[in-house]
Amino acid sequence: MLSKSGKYAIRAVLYISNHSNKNNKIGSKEIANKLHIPAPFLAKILQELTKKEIISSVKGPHGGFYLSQKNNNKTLFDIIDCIDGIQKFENCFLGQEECNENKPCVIHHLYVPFKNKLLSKLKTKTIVEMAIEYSKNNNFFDFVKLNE
Amino acid sequence: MLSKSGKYAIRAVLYISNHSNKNNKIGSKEIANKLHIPAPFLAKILQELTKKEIISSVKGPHGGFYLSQKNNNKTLFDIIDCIDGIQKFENCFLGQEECNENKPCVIHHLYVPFKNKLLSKLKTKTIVEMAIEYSKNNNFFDFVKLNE
DNA sequence: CAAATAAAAGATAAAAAAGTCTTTTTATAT
DNA sequence: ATATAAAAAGACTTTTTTATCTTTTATTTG
Repeated sequence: MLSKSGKYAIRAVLYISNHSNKNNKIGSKEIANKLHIPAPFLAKILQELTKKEIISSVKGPHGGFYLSQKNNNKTLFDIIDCIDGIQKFENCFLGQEECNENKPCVIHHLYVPFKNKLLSKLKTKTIVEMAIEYSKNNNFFDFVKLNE
Repeated sequence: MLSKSGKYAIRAVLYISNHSNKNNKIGSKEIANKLHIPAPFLAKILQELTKKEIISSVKGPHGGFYLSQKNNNKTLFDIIDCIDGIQKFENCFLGQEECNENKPCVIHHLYVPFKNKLLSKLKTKTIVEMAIEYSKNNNFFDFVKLNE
């Protein structure tokens, strides 16, 4: 469903949210190491996210990535749209050229409700909310949340 | 979610079910033309499906593809597993390394119920059933259903 | 200001997926 | 039997995705 790039992006943004802040930025290499993502590949992805202002970055010594307050209110949807494009969810699951209420494919009535719930979740779930939820579920003992 | 190959496979099998039978086989080129699929690429896919006995074929003049009674009782799941492999549905939707009831990703509780319903549908939906359903929904005026 | 550091940019490479072409095999009809 | 038609097999090409490497630019700190 999502590409590797898209999945890497989500995990990286989560990591940034939970492990850095404006006064304590984190480098792409460190994120890549911790998340087992090829470092130069992740760097490219973070570049894209920065360009679309979903995350923030600063060059030079003690530079790195962090999330501004504005970034924190971006949604999962924004990340996915930036890296994968959101169009992919609109195509028929089974690849039929026409697929709608009148001419539904065999799993149309399963897929569409899921897709709608999914999209509405992606659009409302902000990065902070997601990061908090994630850190709870994953018992980050090293959890730091000091953005701005 | 599904690859192009997987989607082509499903559409082609449907087409075979609705447009051929043991005494009236259909060629890969004709299927490709009707479904707007690159012909040699589809030929490869049909070859795979034949090898795994999901569809049947006969070489030579008036040869082509058709579905035996046994083929007709294969499921959507069989087609997808043959071409795409079914493992892909088991991975976390957001790509988190660990994702389960104890450590769910943000959309785990949306995705898992969908996945379960999907897999059970794919496993129970036979090719004939699907073909009949499809031909109803799509008002095939040229619908012929004479298998065996 | 100079040195160091880290992201940005861009060029290149490898792998996978999608698509094409050619030759071989086999069943059928004449 | 032979010619023919169609799938099977396999080699090859293109495109997309994933991954790597090098150079440039910006920022911070001494």
